[in-house]
Amino acid sequence: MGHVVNPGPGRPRLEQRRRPGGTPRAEILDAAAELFTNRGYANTSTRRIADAVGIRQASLYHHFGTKDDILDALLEKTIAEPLALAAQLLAESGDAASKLYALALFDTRQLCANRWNLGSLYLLPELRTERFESFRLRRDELRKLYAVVSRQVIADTRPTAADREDALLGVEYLPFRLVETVINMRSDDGVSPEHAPALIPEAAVRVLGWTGDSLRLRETAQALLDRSISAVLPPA
Amino acid sequence: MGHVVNPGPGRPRLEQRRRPGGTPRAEILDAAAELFTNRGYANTSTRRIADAVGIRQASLYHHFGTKDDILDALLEKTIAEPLALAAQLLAESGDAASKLYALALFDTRQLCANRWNLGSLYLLPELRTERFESFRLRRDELRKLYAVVSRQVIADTRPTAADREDALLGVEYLPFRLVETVINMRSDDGVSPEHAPALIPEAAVRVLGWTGDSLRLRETAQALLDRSISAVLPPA
DNA sequence: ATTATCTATAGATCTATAGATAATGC
DNA sequence: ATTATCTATAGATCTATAGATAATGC
Repeated sequence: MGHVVNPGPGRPRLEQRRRPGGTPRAEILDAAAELFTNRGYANTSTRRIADAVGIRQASLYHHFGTKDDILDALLEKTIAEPLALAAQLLAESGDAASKLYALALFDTRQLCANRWNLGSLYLLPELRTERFESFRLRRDELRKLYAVVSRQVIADTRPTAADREDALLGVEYLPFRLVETVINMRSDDGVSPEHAPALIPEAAVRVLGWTGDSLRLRETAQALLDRSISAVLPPA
Repeated sequence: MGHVVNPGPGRPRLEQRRRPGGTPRAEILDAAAELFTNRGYANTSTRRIADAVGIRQASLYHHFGTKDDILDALLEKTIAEPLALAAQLLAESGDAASKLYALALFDTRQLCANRWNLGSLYLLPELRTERFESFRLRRDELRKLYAVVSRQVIADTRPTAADREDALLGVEYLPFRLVETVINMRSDDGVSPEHAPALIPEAAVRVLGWTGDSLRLRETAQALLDRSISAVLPPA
C-alpha cells in the first residue's frame, strides 16, 4: 500500500514525477519536445529537461550521448511515418489528385495532432550541421515525393504544354509548402488549426490547377489513405 | 596618405573592418542579421557579433541596451514597410484581387531580397516573451489586413453563399501563409527562390477561388503597387 | 553483473556593468 | 563636454565526464 515498487534495475529516482511514455527514454523525449518547442532548442538546458522528467541532469547522459541526439530522435519520429506513407501512396493504384490529397491530409493531421508543435524545429539553424544530415536527406526525400505526385496532377489536369508553364516556375513545390504552413498557424495561434485538415489538402490540389468535385475527391482520397496506412503501419 | 581619419568623435576602433551601413548601429544590425539567421539567435553571442563588426564585445552596449534590443530592431525593420504598404493598398481604389496580388508581390519580393533570411526569425520562441509584444501585434495587424482583402476577393468572385463555405474554414488566412512559405523555401534551398515573385502572388488569389486572366491581373496589380509605393515611401 | 540513477566538478562559456581612455567639437 | 571605444571582471550559467551507489536478476 502506497509502497513504490521500482520499475526495474538501477538506482531509484529521488523524485518520482512521471511523464507520458512508459520508458525513461520516452519521458525524456516528451519533456524535451515540450521545452524545445516552447522555449527553443538552444535555450533549453539539459538541466531543465532533467528537471521536467524528475531526474538529475547527468542521468540524461545514460539515455542519450549528447543533447543533439535528443533532438535527432525527436526529428526522426516526425519524419519516419510520413516518408513511409508517401512511398506507399505512390505505389498504390489511383489518380494523382487523390494521392496528393491523401498525402497532404495525413501530414496535416500529424502536424496538428502532435502534442507539441514539432514542425517548428525544422527551421532550426542547428539542423544545417553535419550531425543532422541524415534528417535533412529524409526530409528532402519527402519533398521530392510531393513534387513527383504534384507533377502527375499537373500532367493529368492541364494537358497542353502552354497551360503547364507554371511548372517551370515551381508550382509543383507548393503543395509541400502549403502543408508546412500548418506549423506557422499553430505557432501564431497557440492552438492546432482545427480546420487545416479540411482546408490544406484541397488547397494543395487546387493550387496546381486541379478543378473537380471536392466531395468526390475527399472520399476517394480517404479510401486510398486508409488502404495505404494499413499497408504501412503494423496493425497495433 | 594611408592615414586613417577617424569618422567622428570617440575612441577609434582597434580593428577597422567595415560592414554595409554607414553607422556603427547599421554595421551591428547587419552582422547580427547574418549570425542570427545562419547560426540562430540563442547560439549567437554578443562577442561573436562584436567580432564580426570589428569592435569589442562590451562596445555593443553603447548602441543597444540588451541583446534583445538588437533582435527587436531587426524585426521592426522587416515589418514597418509591409504594414505601411498594406494599409495604403487597402485605401486605394481598385479591385480586391489586384490589391491582394500587389500586397503578396511586395512582401514576397522583400522576403527574397533581404540580404539574410530574416523571416526565419519569426518562429523564434523568444518572440513569445513580453519584450516582443509590440512586434507580435504589428505582425498580427499585417495578417489581419491580408484576411480583410482576401475576404473581399472571395466576395467578389464567389457570390453565392454555398460557394463561400470555405471562408468558414479559414481560406482567407491562406494568402498570408503562402507568402510566408518563401521563408521556408529560402531556408531549405540556401538561395532565394527566384520564381517566387511570379508564383506566390498568383497562387494567393487562385487559392481563394479567383479565376481570371493572369497577365491582366499582373499588370493592374503592378500599376497599383507602383502608386502605393510612391504614396508610402518617401522618394529617397 | 548489469542497469539506472546519483554527487561532484572541470572547463568553457555568456551577458552586462564599471570605469578608463582617446577621439571630436564647443 | 560629449561620444565611442577600450580593458577587466562579476556572477551566472551550460555540457559532458568521472566515479559512487542502490536497485534487479542471474
